[in-house]
Amino acid sequence: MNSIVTLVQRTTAATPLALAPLNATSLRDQAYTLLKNAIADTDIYDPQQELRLDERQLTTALGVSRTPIREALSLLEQEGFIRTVPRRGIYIIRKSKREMIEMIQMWAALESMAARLATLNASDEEIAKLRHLFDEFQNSPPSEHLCEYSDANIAFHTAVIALGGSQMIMEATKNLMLHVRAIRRATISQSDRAARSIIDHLKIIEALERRDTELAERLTRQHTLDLAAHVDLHCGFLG
Amino acid sequence: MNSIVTLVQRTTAATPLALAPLNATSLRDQAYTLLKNAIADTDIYDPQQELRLDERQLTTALGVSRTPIREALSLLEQEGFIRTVPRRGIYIIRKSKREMIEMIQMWAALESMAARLATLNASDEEIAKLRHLFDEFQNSPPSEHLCEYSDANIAFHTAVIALGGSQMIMEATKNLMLHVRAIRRATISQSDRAARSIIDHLKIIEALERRDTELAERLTRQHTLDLAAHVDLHCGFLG
DNA sequence: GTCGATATCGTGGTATACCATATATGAAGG
DNA sequence: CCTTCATATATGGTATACCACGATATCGAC
Repeated sequence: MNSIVTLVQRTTAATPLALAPLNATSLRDQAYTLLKNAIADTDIYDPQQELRLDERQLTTALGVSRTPIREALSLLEQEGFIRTVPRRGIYIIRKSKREMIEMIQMWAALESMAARLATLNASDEEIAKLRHLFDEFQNSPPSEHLCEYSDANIAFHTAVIALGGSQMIMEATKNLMLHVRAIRRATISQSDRAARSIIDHLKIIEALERRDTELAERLTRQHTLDLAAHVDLHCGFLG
Repeated sequence: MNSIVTLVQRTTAATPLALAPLNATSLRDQAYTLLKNAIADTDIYDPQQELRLDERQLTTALGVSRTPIREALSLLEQEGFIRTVPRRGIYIIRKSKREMIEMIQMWAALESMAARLATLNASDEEIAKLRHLFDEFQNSPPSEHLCEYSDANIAFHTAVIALGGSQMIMEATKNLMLHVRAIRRATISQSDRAARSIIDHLKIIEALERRDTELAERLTRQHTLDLAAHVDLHCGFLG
């Protein structure tokens, strides 16, 4: 848990100069954001990782009272990131394989709907921007820079969802993203997946450009369901 | 707001007899459930309806302190049921037409995925149960008992989602259901919609029985997207 | 009578003290 | 040395007091 506590440097430290304010967010929201980011940046599937949180400890680390911390933790609990066990402690949740697969399936449902909506509502310019995300991979295979590719991969999916124009879907997908990203490190390592992934993405872009609603939807769904199947087969380390 | 406060009778009133306990839920959770149900049962689109809540008032109504109330309200806020405006008050949110449509689209995405999963994983027995939901409407047209039909309608969609077997999708859909149910009264009134709805449902059941994955998914999606289109055209009263 | 400054109040935000209880700890007895 | 029971402790849950700040009302001046 040190990794989380230490990430949490300062919050209320007086803003250096004027204009800095607009700091109108409540301590609860600040704590929420901070904790969420900290959890997202923690490799919770590392068996060594300590997953227990401590209200009082967070209190001193953030320099605020228990109240905003507790409210922030309540939100995180509802979002499925942590679980509080009365008189035992608060624990970051490791998702089981089943839960991870369900999240990916849900993702597939939402992103394919976004793709459908994109073919109906997005502008040509917006769709065209999708191609630029892969410009840097035109000449060299993605296996040479997996890390960058992984970021571009996430950016692509996020962009497709944004094209759909549904705030609701974007919001719902954000949290799924955080959860799924936690096992990204493990799943991307197979470089052949990255190569096939790019092909899929290009096909999706083509379908969007041609305004082929059904095809775009189907390709998007299948692409993500493939990930679910892959996780099912190759991620035995998940509970 | 009286309608909400008055709904809220008692919580900690001593359980009548023994065995009643297992009341292990925290006051926060009790308040959360109570408030959520109260909001769900309130016709928030009635222009007359008072939408403002008051922490202190809820405090006295529920007989608990502000702390669990506030934590419950935080959760409801994150779920999009209320919005707290500092120094102004806490308000139940009326969804705009756009938001309502987005929620229905999201519903369509999730339920169609559930239908897909159902064709792959559900047992024949489970699928067969779907037909029983409409037994009572075999002989008389649904227009004669719209209220019962409305319940059966919701039961059908809930059942399809359950057949998918994804806890995650079921959870996510619960809240969507509550939001969408709020305008149900207005949309069901067109009796022809109810009649067409039943036909759609029967087709969906057939597709599920035949394990036609693509068809079940497509019919389910289209059926719900039709509702979205209907709301878009006929629910001008939404913001 | 109208506009503006000031005081009061209502409201959500925060800090803190207190409580209940499961778990841990250790002493006593066998 | 093991078992058992009593006490201590840690931890999440709850109640409450206080605070900051905006809104509104009231009063005064022009």
